[in-house]
Amino acid sequence: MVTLKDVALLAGVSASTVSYVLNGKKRVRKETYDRIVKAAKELNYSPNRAAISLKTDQSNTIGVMVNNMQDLFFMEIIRAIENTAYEYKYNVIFCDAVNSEEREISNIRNLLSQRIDGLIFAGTGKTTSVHLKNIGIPVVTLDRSAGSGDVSINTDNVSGGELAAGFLVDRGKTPIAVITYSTLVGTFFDRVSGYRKALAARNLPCDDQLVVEAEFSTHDEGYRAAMKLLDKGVGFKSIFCVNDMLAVGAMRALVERGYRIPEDIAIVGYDDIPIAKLFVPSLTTIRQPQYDMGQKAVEYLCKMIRKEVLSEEEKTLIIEPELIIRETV
Amino acid sequence: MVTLKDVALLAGVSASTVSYVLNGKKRVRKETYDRIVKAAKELNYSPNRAAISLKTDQSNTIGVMVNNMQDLFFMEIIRAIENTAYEYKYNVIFCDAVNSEEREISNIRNLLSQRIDGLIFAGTGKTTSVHLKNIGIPVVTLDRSAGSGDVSINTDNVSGGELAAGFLVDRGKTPIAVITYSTLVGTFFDRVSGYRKALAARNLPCDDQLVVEAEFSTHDEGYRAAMKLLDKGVGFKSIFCVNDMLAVGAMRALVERGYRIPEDIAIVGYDDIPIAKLFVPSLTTIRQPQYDMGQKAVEYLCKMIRKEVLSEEEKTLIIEPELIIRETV
DNA sequence: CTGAAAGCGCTTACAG
DNA sequence: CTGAAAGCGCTTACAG
Repeated sequence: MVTLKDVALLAGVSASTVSYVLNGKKRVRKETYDRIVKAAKELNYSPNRAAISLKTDQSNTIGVMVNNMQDLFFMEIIRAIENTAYEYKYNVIFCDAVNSEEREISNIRNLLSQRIDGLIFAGTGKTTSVHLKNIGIPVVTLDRSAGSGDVSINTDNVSGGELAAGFLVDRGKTPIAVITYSTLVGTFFDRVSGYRKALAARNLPCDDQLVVEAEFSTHDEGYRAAMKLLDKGVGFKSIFCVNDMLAVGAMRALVERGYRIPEDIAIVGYDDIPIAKLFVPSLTTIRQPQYDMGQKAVEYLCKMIRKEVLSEEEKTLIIEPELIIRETV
Repeated sequence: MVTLKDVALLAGVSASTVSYVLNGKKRVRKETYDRIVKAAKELNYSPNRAAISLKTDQSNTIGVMVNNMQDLFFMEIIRAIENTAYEYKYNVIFCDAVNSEEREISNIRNLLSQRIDGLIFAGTGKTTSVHLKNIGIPVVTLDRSAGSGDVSINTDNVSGGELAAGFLVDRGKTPIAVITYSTLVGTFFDRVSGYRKALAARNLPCDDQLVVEAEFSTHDEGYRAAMKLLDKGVGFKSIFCVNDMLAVGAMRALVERGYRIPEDIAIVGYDDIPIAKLFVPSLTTIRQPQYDMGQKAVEYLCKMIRKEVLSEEEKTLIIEPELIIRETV
């Protein structure tokens, strides 16, 4: 590999001068400048990031921890982060927790060994926050409640749940069943709370029989959960799914069992993943602006890395969720 | 940050000994061993990968270049790569070319600066192969034809195209329209060739009016292309889409225009992305085993990095595509 | 069984 | 305007 020294040799100057020139940190004589740039180009010089990282103690890399890449919500977040990081000239290392805290912790350890400059966390969200404490680098938490002091980006999950359930009630789609992912995760706990709150506000009963918990936020699990709900033989006119992946799986299950959507059973999801509008019928859902959220996460993280201060509002950004009415209700 | 030296100091030995012990490269007295391990744990020592990388000239990182993260085909590949690399204890840096050669080249330059140990390439596939030449590291090409000497993993795209078109003909769904992504990319050129071949073999005419090219392989573009096809007013009974993202977009367009699938217009896609089976009607398609392909790519790349030799079959792996019959035909 | 020392490729304070 | 030198945190051949 071509090194600074090689370039220096060819240009007839010292390595320090080459470094100064290539980094634009000092002015040199025009003639010297040209010689150096020409030499670098001729040799196709590419600086060794490991050396820079070692010397400057900055890796120019951010880590991203996501709970489950199969979930298109995270996929869209990943895409946003990748794009935004490119603009900010940061590299990013993605890790998939695959719903396992053990794997998540092992990944965090590795990321730290890489000396990432900061972390965007949207992982399992169960007890991992402990491991995020005193990590020594900036952390932005996404779609997960943060440990105290951490910066976080979320929609208001309680009011999102209310919005969904309220809408269903208003359309006469009661009783409402719920398919949720683990309520050990605050995000989903809050959405279900919102649902209960909406029912309570309307003096409607809340039947726990109607709430089923999926193991994982995939369409397979949504499918399975819907089948379970159907098999229970309890009557319901709609299902609120705490995320769209579960919803699209549930839709498929309903269709296979011969139910018409929304006539027999209506569905509301949460997230508004990119394919939600493609389905037939297209999915009514509570929108989380995924691309924006991913973009903001990178933006905030970079600010933190540069030791800029965030406003109080930025520190715990809460986005108002939006009901997107489509064809499943 | 805690360094080797800190651990050595606490354990009362030299830095070299700590390094030997932690890497398991030399046997030391049991007592010394225990002291070192205990000290490392106590200080929560995490080796600085940049230093290791600089010293050993190995980054333990592989790069992945993908044409378009919005395409669920690539997303599934990414997921497979992330998972497999985790097993192999490699880090991975993903780059999205976003359909732009310029961005792709800039990304490759950056990856090289990171001193990645190898590259999995599934990028734009237009002229970039030139930039992949003499890159100095192992490259595995995925779903793209490789430059000579490179290792590649593909399905047989010509026979995949034949399979799709042949099936449609056999079901009496002629004339067959085609929505393709740029045929400058060999992958798609081959699929369309297969389609033509299938028609020719059956003495059927091939109307170029029926072939439209999308700008990008997204559902939006598939939607647009289908609308264009419909607006042309030429009659056709089915559409072969060269990938599933285009297909699901096209389906939505047909539904909005009031066509029934498959009664009025049948559809065959290509890839079998994870959501293909979820749609209503579920998508008939030519399967590329994405997860396997991603897994194999990592496996082969690791072999190459370790300088193991690949068999001739592995060097240019061609997977037989499989027709998955579902509900859109 | 253990350690001293060189060196990987950079950056940067300091000197001239 | 330019360069010599130290040092980032590791690994590893060599010596004892």
